[in-house]
Amino acid sequence: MTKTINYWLMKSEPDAFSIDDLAAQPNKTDHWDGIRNYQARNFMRDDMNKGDLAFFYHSNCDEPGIVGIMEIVRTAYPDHTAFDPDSKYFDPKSDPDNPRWLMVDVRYRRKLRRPVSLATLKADPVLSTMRVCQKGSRLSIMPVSVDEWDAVLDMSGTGGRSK
DNA sequence: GCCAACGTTGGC
DNA sequence: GCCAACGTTGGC
Repeated sequence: MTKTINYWLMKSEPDAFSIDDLAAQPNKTDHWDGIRNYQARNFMRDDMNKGDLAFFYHSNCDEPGIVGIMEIVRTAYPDHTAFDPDSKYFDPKSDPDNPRWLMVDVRYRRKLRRPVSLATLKADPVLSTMRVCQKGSRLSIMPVSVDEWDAVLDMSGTGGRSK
């Protein structure tokens, strides 16, 4: 019996860290640091497993949308940037002995042949229910259903299914 | 750059 | 525990 994997959408501002930046990392792998929202953290802590797949979403840019796919390669562990006073993610209330914030490691898989913009998602009757389409949605990590995952891939021109 | 939506903080 | 003030997110 195959293990069920979960699907995710993770936002990043391309000016700060784009999908190309991830692909340029050694082993195409990096840690996903700087999550400072409890709900997003809890998703990582409770539901994110090694082998899960995630959409890389570019936010706060000319054309926000889903641009590629990455894989979760390490489950949640303490986000060290919270302990670094020089980091913009520094949080004096995160105790190294009881870390408040977590991160995961992600590995670049591929870019979508055609990015699926937020406008495109919103225009689709199935995908417009995605959390990322909701007005005022600020969650930077959110679950994606299998149906949503496949529908996005269909729109991306890739044609392939998720499995 | 604007601003609506939202989460967090802290006084009470 | 309420809620106003504040800071941040992120589309536009």
